[in-house]
Amino acid sequence: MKVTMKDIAKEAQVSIATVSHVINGTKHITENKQKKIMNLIQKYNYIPNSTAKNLRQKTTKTAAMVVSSLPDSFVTEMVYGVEERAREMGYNLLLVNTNEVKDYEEETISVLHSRMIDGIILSPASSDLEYLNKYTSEDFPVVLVNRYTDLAKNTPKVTGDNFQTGYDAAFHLLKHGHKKIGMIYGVSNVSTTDERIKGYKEALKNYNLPFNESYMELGHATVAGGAAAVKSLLTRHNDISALFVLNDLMTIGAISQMKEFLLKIPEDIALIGFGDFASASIVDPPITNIVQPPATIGKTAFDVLLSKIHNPNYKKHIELPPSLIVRKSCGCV
Amino acid sequence: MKVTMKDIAKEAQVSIATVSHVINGTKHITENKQKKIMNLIQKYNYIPNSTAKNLRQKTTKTAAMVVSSLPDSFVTEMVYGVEERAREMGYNLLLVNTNEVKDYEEETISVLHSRMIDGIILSPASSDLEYLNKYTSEDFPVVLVNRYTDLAKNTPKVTGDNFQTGYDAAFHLLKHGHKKIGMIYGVSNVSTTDERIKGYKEALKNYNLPFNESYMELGHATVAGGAAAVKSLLTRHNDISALFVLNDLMTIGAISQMKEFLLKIPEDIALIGFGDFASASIVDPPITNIVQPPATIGKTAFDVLLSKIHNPNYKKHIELPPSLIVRKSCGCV
DNA sequence: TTGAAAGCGCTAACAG
DNA sequence: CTGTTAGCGCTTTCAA
Repeated sequence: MKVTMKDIAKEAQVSIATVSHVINGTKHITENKQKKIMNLIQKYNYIPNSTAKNLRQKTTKTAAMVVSSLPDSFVTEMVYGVEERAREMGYNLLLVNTNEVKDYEEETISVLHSRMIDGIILSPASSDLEYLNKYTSEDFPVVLVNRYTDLAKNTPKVTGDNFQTGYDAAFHLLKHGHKKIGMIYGVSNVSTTDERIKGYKEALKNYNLPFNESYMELGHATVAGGAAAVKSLLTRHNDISALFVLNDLMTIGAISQMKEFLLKIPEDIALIGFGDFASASIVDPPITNIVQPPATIGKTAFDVLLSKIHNPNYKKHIELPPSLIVRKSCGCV
Repeated sequence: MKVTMKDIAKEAQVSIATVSHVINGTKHITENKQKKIMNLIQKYNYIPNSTAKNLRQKTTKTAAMVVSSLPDSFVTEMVYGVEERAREMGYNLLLVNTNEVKDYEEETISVLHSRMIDGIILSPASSDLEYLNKYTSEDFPVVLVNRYTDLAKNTPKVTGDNFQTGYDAAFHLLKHGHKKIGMIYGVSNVSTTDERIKGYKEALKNYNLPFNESYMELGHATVAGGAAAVKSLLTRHNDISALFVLNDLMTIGAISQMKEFLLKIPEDIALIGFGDFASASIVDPPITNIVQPPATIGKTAFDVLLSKIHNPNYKKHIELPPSLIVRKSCGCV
């Protein structure tokens, strides 16, 4: 049987309250008893049951991170940032992956909420976040990360600046003379995709070029999906001269497919990828990427969650800027 | 204020026990009351407080995964596998990253243990796992994953077959005539490294070749570390004709460094990497890798944890076989 | 400086 | 079929 506070108290011949106080330093206890109790704790390797503590105090020092796709290097790096910061701040982190399934996301939040989690960092599967109001309206702390929607009014957000991301990538390509720029996105109806498309459109507008919906292609954020998207996109428009791919896995798939088509990068088609994945520089050709700082986004999100926990009115949207890492695949060097 | 079972009971004019029973289906309750209660639950969007439930039942339906390095694709994929299986089985997963710091690992396990976690899947920072006995001796379920030590006697283990991994990689290189094979490992004093070195030695022995400790180099499992390791290793032995690199990030660093040295792969130096990272096939040159199935290892580990929970005597060591994916970097095609 | 006791929200005998 | 009651292990008034 596991030793409890009661056991310690009995053996030390003090009350259970006294034990609690020496453990938490909540009251001053005679040095004598103090020592005795400490020794017993040592002896039995006693650690207070935090479930009981949680129940009593209604706080768990546990946060949850809910992501929509785990084996994506951007998400992974975000998780890394969140976990690191949580750990530094003495929190534990629950991790749930919803696999882009919205119903499961909703169920997850419900379960998490019932577990007296202190708060949730959510990278949602879709922009359809109405169900969140149920929780946010009772001041349950939620922060949106990476993806967001303006409908979540009172909810703070930490994301990359996706409009700028789309703008910068497109602008770079346009600047180098490309006029027909395809775009492969991973998921529809999410802010990351939508905002980047908006940025892309804005860049086109600055060049007095029309936007063509048909240059957009869904790639499902996988290697195979990226390959398939290239196939379908180039079949539809064989005059595309540049490609902006919104995710690392799809970028890899896209490059494979282009190699199969014997298309040279960047001579036949220029390419800009997204995210600073480790191998970008040794791929053939080295990939020009526009990057956002996932680990920083994660860390910041946790800090924001803490703010939200302490101040329910906190609702900033923090947008971190992107940067362009120019290598060979965009053809400008 | 949050609504509790008591509130529901009062409004439904039944006892709290009755409410509990309809929620859990533990007893048969008149349809009439049943409905009434259900409606109230719906109306107030009531969800039982699982912390209280946990305290009462002494089970949390929560497992923890403790890893030693998070932004490593192999570890990430393991986490993915564990999380997926946990979710399928109705468990939540706590994730902690120890960053290869052994003391923090020990502290983590202690904290987790006090949280009434149902069990822990641990990928340890070192082979120094004596502290675990404190927990395993009281039948607290722990399973070792990826890395292990034989000292953890009563603890089940799920790992790749690292001896075979080392053997196969070395054998492949030896078969193609290489005699001086360098090896870059990420961490010392862990079974993954040790066993692979043993396998490598065994392969050498079969070719009547001597083992030279000096061909081993530590690369710290990072891109920069991989690059540095190549530098140091080739400075020491400029006659090395093949390299076996035990981690994806180091492989990328190694290749970068070799390119900087204007060394051609595989002509000047052949290379075998580890792990099936997505970009391996589009890197220049495409990388021959020996792979273990991280997601499967993760899933299996969770299943084993469940076995351990239900049967404290369970203590198998499951070793999953590696496979070689031959591409250009090893020079045999 | 210490202890008694109430209670966090729930489950599970047990009794009726 | 339903309610009473005794806890799970801990914190925290309140009194002594």
